[in-house]
Amino acid sequence: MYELTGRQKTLLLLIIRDYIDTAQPVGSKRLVEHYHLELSPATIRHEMSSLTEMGYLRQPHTSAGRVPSEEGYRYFVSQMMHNAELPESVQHTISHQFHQSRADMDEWMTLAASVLAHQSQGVSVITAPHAEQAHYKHVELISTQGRQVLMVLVVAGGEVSQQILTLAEPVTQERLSQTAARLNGLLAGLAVDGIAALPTRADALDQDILILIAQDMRRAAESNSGEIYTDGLTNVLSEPEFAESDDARRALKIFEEPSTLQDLLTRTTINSHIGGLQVLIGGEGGWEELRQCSMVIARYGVPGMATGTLGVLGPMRMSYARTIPTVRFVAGLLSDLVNDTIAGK
Amino acid sequence: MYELTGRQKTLLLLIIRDYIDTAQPVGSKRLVEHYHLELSPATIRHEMSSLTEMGYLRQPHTSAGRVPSEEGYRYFVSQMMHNAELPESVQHTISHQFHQSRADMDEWMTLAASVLAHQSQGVSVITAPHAEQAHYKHVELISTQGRQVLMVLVVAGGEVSQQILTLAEPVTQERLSQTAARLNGLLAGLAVDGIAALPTRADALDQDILILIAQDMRRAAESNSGEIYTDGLTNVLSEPEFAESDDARRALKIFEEPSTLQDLLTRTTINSHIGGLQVLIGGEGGWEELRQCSMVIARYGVPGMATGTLGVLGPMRMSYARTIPTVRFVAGLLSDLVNDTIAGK
DNA sequence: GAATGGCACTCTCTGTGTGAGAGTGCTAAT
DNA sequence: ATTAGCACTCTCACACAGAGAGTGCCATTC
Repeated sequence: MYELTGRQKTLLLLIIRDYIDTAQPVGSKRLVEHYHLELSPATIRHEMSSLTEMGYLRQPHTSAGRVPSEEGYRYFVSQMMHNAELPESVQHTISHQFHQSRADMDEWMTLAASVLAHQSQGVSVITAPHAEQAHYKHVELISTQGRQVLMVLVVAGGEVSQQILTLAEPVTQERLSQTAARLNGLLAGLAVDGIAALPTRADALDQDILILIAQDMRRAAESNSGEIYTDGLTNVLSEPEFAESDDARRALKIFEEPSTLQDLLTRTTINSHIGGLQVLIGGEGGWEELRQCSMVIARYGVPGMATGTLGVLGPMRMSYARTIPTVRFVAGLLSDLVNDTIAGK
Repeated sequence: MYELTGRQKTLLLLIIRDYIDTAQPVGSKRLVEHYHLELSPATIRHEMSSLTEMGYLRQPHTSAGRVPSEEGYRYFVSQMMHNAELPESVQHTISHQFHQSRADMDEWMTLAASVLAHQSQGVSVITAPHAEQAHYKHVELISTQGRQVLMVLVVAGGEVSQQILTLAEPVTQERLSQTAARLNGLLAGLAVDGIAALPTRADALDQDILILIAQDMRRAAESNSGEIYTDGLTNVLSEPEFAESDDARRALKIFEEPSTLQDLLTRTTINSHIGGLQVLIGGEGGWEELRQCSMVIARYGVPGMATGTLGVLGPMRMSYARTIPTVRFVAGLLSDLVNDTIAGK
């Protein structure tokens, strides 16, 4: 990273801000007139030339204005990251929405995705909080009709999974309840491995359900995080840089494929800590399809208990000044919610 | 609807098929050469002129080929609707996928959306099956931590809703179980109105939960169908007619807004019966944003018990020959699954 | 030495004009 | 009823010129 003089710094920030606003390459004349600089265009040109040489700016062609390079955005972002806070009024609006909503993880996730997408005008993505090591909490077996049984499995951290089973023969609700009660006593607090290690149960039904529980917990653990919520998919389509090419389509394709998206999120956040914000510019991390895009990603939740990932995808030209504080704020909000849910404060 | 001669009919179908394939206006010469007609271009022109006058074809401009009009598509579709069946091999592949998946409504919906989107190369949408008149089935109260309680509510038809409650003061799991047991006895089989009409319970906890249950059931009934699943949102972006304008974006926007989509689906399917297929061409039904699009919609489920809607959105130029049989087949498949779930076969 | 004014140069964008190509509608002949 | 012929229309692709914006460099000024 090169050293920048104070003036170069100001200039670089101005250029990037202007470009983010207008999506037009910015030239020396425009810069002077628009921002009332006490300098002549020639001087600006000189500085811009230096900035280009250092790699912070690019020229689409010989005689256009300058456009920020990836490096330029990176510099810009590193300036924004620290102090940026969402305006209090916005914070309140968002908090209010959460407190008005139903106290339900699914509802929260949907809401958070919506808020992120709206605030940032980008595509939001959130994975539901997910316990690294799932511990058994509770099972319920509810007879629905004939041999069909609804199994509701709760693991520590509030994750709930449902499944409809078809038994070999009809079983009364009473017998189901007894089985559930026995298993709840037996399995309380155990992890998957602990459940698998248990000796075979005498009662056939108990044993069958036991196996299903273990399967379900293993499956949940393998899908390395919870369900995915997204919103604002169409936002990115209105950006001018995607109007022509089908880059946008390819980028959105990634967001349509849950497994790919999972992969993207886990791979990039594997080492990041809660509250730490990551900004991937220009598809850093080897995602060819996202070369024109940037992502702002954060982890949220309670370390060691239940964590998830949230992020916003936008064009490289996105408004970092709005997106970064929003992501940070929503991550904090969700962390609090997860914490409350776990701790039962 | 005008009477068409046999030749006009053949010609119209050929033109529409060709246009669906190529997205290019089709002219008389191309038609003759490509389909080895034993007629001269001039004759074809004559017939095309008639078809245009009758309103089945349009000319983008004076000297382009012909393009099907909405009326033309309608005619075409009315020809396809009856006999069209999905190839056996495809039917098997799809059935196989369903039988391999987990027996879980959520899983089925996701899978169905995926299958529809892939087969039709359009945007698929499915609403989860939803009971017209919800009847209480079962409630479970599970203490998670401190004052936080997870409430799982099951209504007839297999719909399940979860909710996290925060009580005024901590309550033991035992007391929760007793409350749940009492309510299960009291409310079994009741509809929302019946629950609301009950006298106030002596036990404060019982009463609180009772009110929450009624609220939840009412809310579920009001949102006039279940959760929405979609897939293939990006498919429509690759269609040439949407490459330039932002019509595609506006159409997709509708699909991003669950409430709008709900509205669209319920309004158009309100009078249709199970198995009945509806094809809306050119945004019939007053949806300005979908003027360039068509939808193939069907209801599925068990009438009077639990029904849902599924459909595919595509450009007006979509391959009806593939989409219509697919929608019909998947609707049948889902109806069977819903039926099995309810009947506990 | 930093800042500036002047100037030649480069590149895109826009409008215009032209010719090729495709398709049509009409009319007269078969 | 069908067809061949023909004039007409409209789009599309391409080339070309001029305007406009921006640059880089150099000589000059403070």
